[in-house]
Amino acid sequence: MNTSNPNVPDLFGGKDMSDYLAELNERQAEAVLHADGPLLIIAGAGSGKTRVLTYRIAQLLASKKAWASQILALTFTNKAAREMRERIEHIIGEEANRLWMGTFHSLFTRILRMEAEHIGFQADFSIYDSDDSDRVVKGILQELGMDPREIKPKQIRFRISSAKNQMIGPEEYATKWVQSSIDDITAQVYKIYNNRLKQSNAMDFDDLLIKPIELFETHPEILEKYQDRFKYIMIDEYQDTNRAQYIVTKMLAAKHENICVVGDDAQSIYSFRGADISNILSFKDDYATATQISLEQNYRSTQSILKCADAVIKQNKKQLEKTLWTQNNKGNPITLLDNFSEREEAQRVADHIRKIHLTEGYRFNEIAILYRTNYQSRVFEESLRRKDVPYQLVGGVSFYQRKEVKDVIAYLRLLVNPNDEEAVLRVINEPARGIGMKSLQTLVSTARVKEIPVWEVLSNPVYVADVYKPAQAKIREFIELMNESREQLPHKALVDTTRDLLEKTGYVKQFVEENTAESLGRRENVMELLNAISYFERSRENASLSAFLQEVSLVSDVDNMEENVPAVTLMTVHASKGLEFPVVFVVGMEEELFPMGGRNGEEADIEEERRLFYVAITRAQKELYFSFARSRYRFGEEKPGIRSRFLDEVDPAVVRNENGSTIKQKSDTTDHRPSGSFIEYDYTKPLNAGYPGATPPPDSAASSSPKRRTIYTRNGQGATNAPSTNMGISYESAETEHLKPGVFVMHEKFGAGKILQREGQGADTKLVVFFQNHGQKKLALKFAKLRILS
DNA sequence: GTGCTCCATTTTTTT
DNA sequence: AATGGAGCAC
Repeated sequence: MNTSNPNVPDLFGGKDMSDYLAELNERQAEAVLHADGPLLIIAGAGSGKTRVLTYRIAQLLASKKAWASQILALTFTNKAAREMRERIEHIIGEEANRLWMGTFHSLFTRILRMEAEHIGFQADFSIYDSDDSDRVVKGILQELGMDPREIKPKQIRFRISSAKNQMIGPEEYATKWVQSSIDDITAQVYKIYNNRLKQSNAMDFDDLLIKPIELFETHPEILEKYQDRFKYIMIDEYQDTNRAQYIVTKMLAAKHENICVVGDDAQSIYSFRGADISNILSFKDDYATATQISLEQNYRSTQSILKCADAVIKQNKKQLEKTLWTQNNKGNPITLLDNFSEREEAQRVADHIRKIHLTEGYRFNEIAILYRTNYQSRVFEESLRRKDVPYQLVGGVSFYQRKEVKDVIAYLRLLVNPNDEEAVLRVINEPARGIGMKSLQTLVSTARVKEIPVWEVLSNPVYVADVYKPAQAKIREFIELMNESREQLPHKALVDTTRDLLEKTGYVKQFVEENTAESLGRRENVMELLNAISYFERSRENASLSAFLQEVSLVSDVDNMEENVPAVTLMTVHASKGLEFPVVFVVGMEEELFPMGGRNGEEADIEEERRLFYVAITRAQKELYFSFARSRYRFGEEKPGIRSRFLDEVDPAVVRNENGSTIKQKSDTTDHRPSGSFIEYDYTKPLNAGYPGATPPPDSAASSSPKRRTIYTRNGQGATNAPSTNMGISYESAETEHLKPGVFVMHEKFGAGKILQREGQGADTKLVVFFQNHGQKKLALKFAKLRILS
């Protein structure tokens, strides 16, 4: 234990900070110990930046430079924040809970709720997701007499969002940015859209970043309060911040200038949502005194993987100079799978997963399949299911985007915030209760004329009297029901209020009556939502409905990814940012898919796609596979697939075909074996010699494996939690079931052998194995890395 | 005002 | 292939 460093004060419980520093390399330690003044950390993939951030915060706390509540740490996902907080808690204890650590969106929502009144909002404002925004835009277009089929609400919303991201308000947009008719429409809609959101006491995702700036600009004393509070600011994934994020953090840091940003320009992959790479490139211009530290030692991947990644990213012109290096092993070559169709691709990947699981002992949760677009997951789900490989899908159509779930959420939003117009319009006739379009139109236009919220119009008998008689009573009932539920809110459990409301509205009943597979599925989802509410209530101190709604609107897909479920992870490359897996399959390596958007083929776009590919490659620790299909269904139509240009950019020295041959690249004229050719396994060779490729004959592995219970989880759908524990047990045993007397195995050190005996249970299971060259050995199942030679 | 049928659109990537 | 919307018939 080194206590000689005067910069490193003692910590609680014997283990002090220097023990942690000893785990760091020089550059990392420098970053950790740099407390005051602006700091730019360029952190290459797998260079241990999370560790640096964690220790840096721990160090700030240990050296009493700041209280936990004075540190603002902005992460890219809630999951990242959660994990970092846990690690810090492990080092310095419960104090970690007082850190301001989370995503931009969640932390600034917190501030906005506290300060809402200063910018003309109420604390319980609703948060509109993109879907809500689309519907608002659509409504506005219709009110302006435009046809939403001709002018796509999504397109207008996208433009508004881009404007917001660049901090262009509706007035400025109208005066300076109108060049075409679509701009003109956008300008009109933008203005109304903003007013409508305000009237609805609602903010969209962009507002959550912009409104704080507005708040700070108009209320310098409030800005000062937060400047004083946040003595130290840290921002992770800085290469993916947008203009608003850049400005708001700059404002907050202006006083102390203790701002530390961490990022990697090579991993900037979110420009489509306004991320501006120049934020990180020009950090040193903003802070003249900034220190820059580059972390270039990679601890994650094998040399082969790193070499491949390096060859790819070198093709980009725009990038900061840096060279990643590693002390890790060379590792196995990367395997390229060449497939006839997407179905074959999925099957082959599933086969390979089974193979490495059985023969090399990789557990399923050490394996990930990464793709460019969510829709690609489908075929993989099918193939994995068919082969009894458990998987976990991250992202896709998320649970909270399902219509029935959104409906119920809208009911709840309406309880918290009656002015939430989007919620009113969504549920007032859901299920159908005889309040039709026409009545609604009348009432909504009254609301517009009087400039009051729709809810007020609906609550006012004078206005309601204007509409179709039978609808009047229905409207009254609806309003009363909602008011009653709202009054219940403080007195009853949230689940009970919700269940009650669903019962009275007959929302669930409609699904039961319909009684189709689909409607029952919807009912299930609603029940699952009730579970989520109940769980939220039980796990929080002050679980308000408002807090629940906030949480569900700000969760990201990766946030509720399960780490300890023994299941293969399926997700987009975007979602995989910041994660790592021993084994990675990057699939769908085809033109128009990865890279995508070859239509205009702008070099900037291609460079971003390339960075995305770089991110995909650098997720892998030990084994990496690429695959592509020569034909693929798109919009229900079979289209030829052309091998991705990116496969011509990888270093051919580290990539092999399945049969071990060198891959063919564009400039390369040598023939390669046709896809789908099988070669025999040769397990007598040591692990790294050659590359035993090829898919085993379809049924050899599959039919001999015992039938096991498989649980498939779709992320966020709730089924993940309950069964996972059972799953763990059933899988561990299933996996080791193969290791029984009579089976031939291969041991890393002792070579080939035969199992003679199996003793003990569970974690203590031991195997007696006879090795040809080393005789009889007794091995703990847990530690012996045995491959089966069957 | 509701419900059914046909058709059009969808697939980037996400807080 | 699947979903959701618009248009039409009741």
